[in-house]
Amino acid sequence: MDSTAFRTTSSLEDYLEAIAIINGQDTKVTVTALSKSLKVKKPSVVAALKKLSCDGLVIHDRYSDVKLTPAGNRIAGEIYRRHQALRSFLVNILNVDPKIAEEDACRMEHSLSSASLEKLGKFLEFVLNCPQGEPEWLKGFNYFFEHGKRDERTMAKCQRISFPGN
Amino acid sequence: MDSTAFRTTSSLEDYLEAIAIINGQDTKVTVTALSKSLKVKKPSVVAALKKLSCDGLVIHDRYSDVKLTPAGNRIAGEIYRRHQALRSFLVNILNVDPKIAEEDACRMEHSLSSASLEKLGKFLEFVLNCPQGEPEWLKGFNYFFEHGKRDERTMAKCQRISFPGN
DNA sequence: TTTATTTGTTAGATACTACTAACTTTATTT
DNA sequence: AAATAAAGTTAGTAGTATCTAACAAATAAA
Repeated sequence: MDSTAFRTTSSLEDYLEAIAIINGQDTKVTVTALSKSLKVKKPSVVAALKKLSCDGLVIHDRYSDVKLTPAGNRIAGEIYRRHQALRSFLVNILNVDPKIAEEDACRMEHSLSSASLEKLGKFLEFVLNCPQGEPEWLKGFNYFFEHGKRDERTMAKCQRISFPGN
Repeated sequence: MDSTAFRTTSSLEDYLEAIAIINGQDTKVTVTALSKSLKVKKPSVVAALKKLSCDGLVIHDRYSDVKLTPAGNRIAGEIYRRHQALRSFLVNILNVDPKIAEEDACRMEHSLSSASLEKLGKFLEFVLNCPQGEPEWLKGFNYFFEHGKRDERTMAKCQRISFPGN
């Protein structure tokens, strides 16, 4: 059992992530900055910070700026990694429009389990850091999506390696 | 603009999906069945059905069983397709434990855009319906995940086809 | 330093979702 | 048909998350 398990909600996770991102830009994390970043009104930010503060995930004294605790930072990092992995998959593998991919990632980042994230991360590493560059099959997929049928040339090559080697 | 756009929530989408699934099993869609299926109490079901009924997504007369309207059925189908695509990706591509994949799909199904779903569906079709069976690279990924490094044999073959053909 | 502006906060309202407890209707037994 | 059980409903409560309006504190300008 994880001794530092906080049951955060999607909403609170969004706040933690936003705090980490703003902080990463060497900008002071203020209520106003969070309000703009998350497109919510300032009283909503204050209410969220109160909860996060009670849960020991942020430090926030009245009228001063916000800091993540180590626990809060850990959660924020996890959410951010989910976000990046999902966005990367959508953009770099599926070739989804970056704007849509970003929006989808923002919503899905709250739903991906650690187990799946780990696999997805490895998958992206395997495909995108391929020593031979963009794998042939990924080009084949883009052809397939564009033309609605498989590329004969790629298929022939695929076949060539699929059988003799086994 | 979509003339039949209902802003449903995750929760209401879950109800629509469950109705479609129960209906697909040729079982009467009752409050009790939905209550069991979604693991919520019956008053919650009644409240949800009232909203869906007001939005014209289900037909539900007091004390009788539930039916999807065409509009409701369309939304339910969309959610179900998202669910299946996500689950299939997690299980068949990433090799995530089926139980975890199912849970993740249940949550993520509310967050995937139509654009991404279309791409994901095509991707799965491309990979899983490959005429040559499970693609070599997918085996390569599983090796990579298990051993933490790429399979030399697969890489050599990959290299062989990546360059001469281009 | 007084004034004005920005920033942060509180209080109160609304919407969503689920719950329990109590009640009504329908279906099943006896 | 009366009694019992099951299914469905209503009313009222609670937690989450958001909003507006009004107010307080801190900062910047005059």
